[in-house]
Amino acid sequence: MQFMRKEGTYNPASYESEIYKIWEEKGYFKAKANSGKKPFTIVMPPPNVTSKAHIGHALDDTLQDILIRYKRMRGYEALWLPGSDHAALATEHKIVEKLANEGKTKESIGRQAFDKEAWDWYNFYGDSICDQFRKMGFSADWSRYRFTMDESSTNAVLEAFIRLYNKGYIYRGTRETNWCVHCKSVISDDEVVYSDEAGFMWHIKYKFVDGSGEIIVATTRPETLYGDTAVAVNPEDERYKAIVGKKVIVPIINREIPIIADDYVESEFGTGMVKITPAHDPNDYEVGKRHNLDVIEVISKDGVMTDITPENIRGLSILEAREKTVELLKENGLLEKIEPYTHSVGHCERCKTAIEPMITEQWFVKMTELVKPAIKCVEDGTLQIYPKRFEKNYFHWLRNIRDWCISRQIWTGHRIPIYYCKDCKNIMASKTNIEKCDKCGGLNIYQDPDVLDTWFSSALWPITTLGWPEKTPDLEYFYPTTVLVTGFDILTQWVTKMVYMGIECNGNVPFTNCLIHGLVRDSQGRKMSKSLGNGIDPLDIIKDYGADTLRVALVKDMSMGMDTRFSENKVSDARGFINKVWNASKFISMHQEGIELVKFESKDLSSTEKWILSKTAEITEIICKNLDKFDVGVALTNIVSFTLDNFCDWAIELSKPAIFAGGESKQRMISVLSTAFEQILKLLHPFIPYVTDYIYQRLDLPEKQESIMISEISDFDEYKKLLDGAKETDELVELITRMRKLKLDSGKKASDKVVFACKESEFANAHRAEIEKLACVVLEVGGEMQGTAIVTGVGEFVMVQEKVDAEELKASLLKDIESVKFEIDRSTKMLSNEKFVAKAPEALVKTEKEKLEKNTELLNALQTKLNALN
RNA sequence: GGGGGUUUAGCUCAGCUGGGAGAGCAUCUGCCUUACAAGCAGAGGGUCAUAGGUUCGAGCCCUAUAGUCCCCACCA
Repeated sequence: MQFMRKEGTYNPASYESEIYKIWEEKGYFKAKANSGKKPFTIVMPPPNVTSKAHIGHALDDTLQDILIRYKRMRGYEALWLPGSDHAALATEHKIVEKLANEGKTKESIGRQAFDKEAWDWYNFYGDSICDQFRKMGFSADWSRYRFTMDESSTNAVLEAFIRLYNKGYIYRGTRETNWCVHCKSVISDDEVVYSDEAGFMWHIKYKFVDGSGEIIVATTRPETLYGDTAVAVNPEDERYKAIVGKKVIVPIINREIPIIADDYVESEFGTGMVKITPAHDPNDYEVGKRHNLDVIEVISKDGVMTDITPENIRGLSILEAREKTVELLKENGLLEKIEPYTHSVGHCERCKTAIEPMITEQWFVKMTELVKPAIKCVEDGTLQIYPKRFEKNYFHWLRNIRDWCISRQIWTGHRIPIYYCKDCKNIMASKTNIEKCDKCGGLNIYQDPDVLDTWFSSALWPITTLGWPEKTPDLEYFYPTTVLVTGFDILTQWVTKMVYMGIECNGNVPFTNCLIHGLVRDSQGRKMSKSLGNGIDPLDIIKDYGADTLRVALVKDMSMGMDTRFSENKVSDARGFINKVWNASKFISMHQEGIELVKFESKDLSSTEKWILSKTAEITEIICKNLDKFDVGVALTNIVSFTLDNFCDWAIELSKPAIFAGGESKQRMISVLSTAFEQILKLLHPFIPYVTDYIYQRLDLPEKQESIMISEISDFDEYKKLLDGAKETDELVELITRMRKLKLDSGKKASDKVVFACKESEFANAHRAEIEKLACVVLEVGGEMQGTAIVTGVGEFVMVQEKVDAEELKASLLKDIESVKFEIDRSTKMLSNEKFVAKAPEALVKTEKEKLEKNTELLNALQTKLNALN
């Protein structure tokens, strides 16, 4: 037990990895299906293998580890299922970048070699992330580790696709989609970033076919005019009602197009007339559909002008075509004017190329039926979202959802399991390679070259990781999982998808609770980003301070669903706290030397011992209540302030007289302290797993197991009934506090051994040693009561002064009287308000009456003393 | 344009079903008291964004206004 005194201060670097190795070797992280316990399951949101884990992962997964460790210690079969995500588009972009640095392209090495590159990438970053997570102390069941591209996930993805396809939920359609001419792929809406760009608004003249004049149409994209199939006005626009239905001529190509009326057009904007180019603008596409307009593609998927455009335009890039078109318009006198105009332009998130709206053939998931049960399960409480306000975002998203485009024109990811027959155009869905058409028997079969949106596999994550589509014991036992923990940024992106896919594929919600947290920001509240260089590598913090410190710094003061700031300040705070726990353990360990812990009976306990045990029982209930409702930040604050205030500042200090007295009183006090401290260590363990186990291993504790990790957090209920007997110590605490304050107020030093006198009483005799030690006073029981008084529930204590200054005494009495009068005034006012007495809860009125009574008594006592001085 | 946060001490934030405004940091004062100076004991500091309303009673509920942040839509 002397280890700690020798080791001195808290030094996490010396033992964290050692302890983790033991946990893992002993198999503490492994969960068993059908163990007879109640399951508690968390499926880890799989980090993308695009790069190493960052501080956001550290927060997300620390929250999960806290919940998992807590529930494991509360007797649940706790499964935390880890894994990682291939993040198709993002990873592909990184690999292409890497190849470019080596002077290669994906086309030059071919699809097979590219696959190998991809797998090397997955393995490298997958391993690094797991390594980081181990350093953070995460108790995930690594034996169940999964990857979205592994064999069984792939099987599940294809299975889900085919089921939805056969049900008619997956269809192929043409849509206006965001097209990146550089990546040559459809980009999902959320992968488009908009930025304001200075450009121009060109006002172009369109002449009426009948020669009755012209109209002016404003556009930022003159090069698309070759694809115009109408000009639209608002149906309510009085200026243009008369010309709706007339025909105008598209400049340069001289095509006749109609003027139509559509609500989409805002009369106030521009000239109130819009050229409609269904092939190259999503809104125009919708307008076109409503009015049965032709779709004329004038820009190709490579970003050049198509053969449909005039000879001198064809083959030009978009920007070249824009210039040339403007030139032609000028030449023909069809350009009314050019205005500078700033508007927002969409760019590909990965390569920053301006995106082109483009009609393409894509695969879609039909949403109308799928989302219904996903909305209902939150409405009826089958799935609870914490904090509740995020339900609003969830509903808003699902109620306004559009069909989900799931095909991507890249190589990284799950290839779409669709096969086409070149001969008879038959379309077949199959998990395995098809070589022969099942309709015409032809052998000209090819597979769809596209891969699935990475979210398709993420959407299935909770079921695939548990073995779906097989009815595995894991799936039967652990599904639905208990809680999903993730940031609000992907509530709509990901959580919603898992819910409707989970319900559709496996008949039930994927999780019954969803805990949403905010972002980790820097000390100034800024988002962490590469460009700002304010990102924090969790491993750096661990290296310098240990994983426990990192965990506390992240979670402490975090409030549900809110962003949290991370700073050096919080780190040193956290370290300070853990150091305190360390030192408390040192104190106990020191005094355990040569002592055998004993079983104690409540009738033998001192008031202070009852106080220590019952306060610990009280905080146990509070912490468990908060953790049960996933309020992790509050639970940590609970245990931290209890440890500091109640245990270290009071329990340990109050225990000293009994300990220093030696003998039986020491033995019993140490046993009580050890009992309470064991419980505190357990309550702390989910938050700071390493140091708690380290200390646990080295202390004598009444219910010691092989590791704190596998010990059980009991309710500590048997000690709750000691609360009554502990009230005396509450009084003691108050008395000591007031003595300290009085000393300082009267200009004494904290270390001055001031004499206090009091009347003979059981309380005074019982607590003399504690009072003298903690308040640093000499207590004269039965001494002469000459001086400034402290009036408390356990009697009057007077600070004895050699020379009593009557004026000073009076002043202090008057101050007390004033504050008591204020209280009396307040109570009187409330109680004389008839409406308050009539309407306020009875209990409240009663306590108010009691307060008034007590304060009136106190006022009388103070008045009497004051009168005696006069 | 649609939706949602948020505004409380110098800073970061708690504040439960409406019932005496809280913590941490920072600042100031005093202390090396046999677990801990990475510490201990104390103190000061608030028009709860603004304006109305509901209520016996509002930081909390309602309405409006302002600042600030996020999500979604995408501005011919």
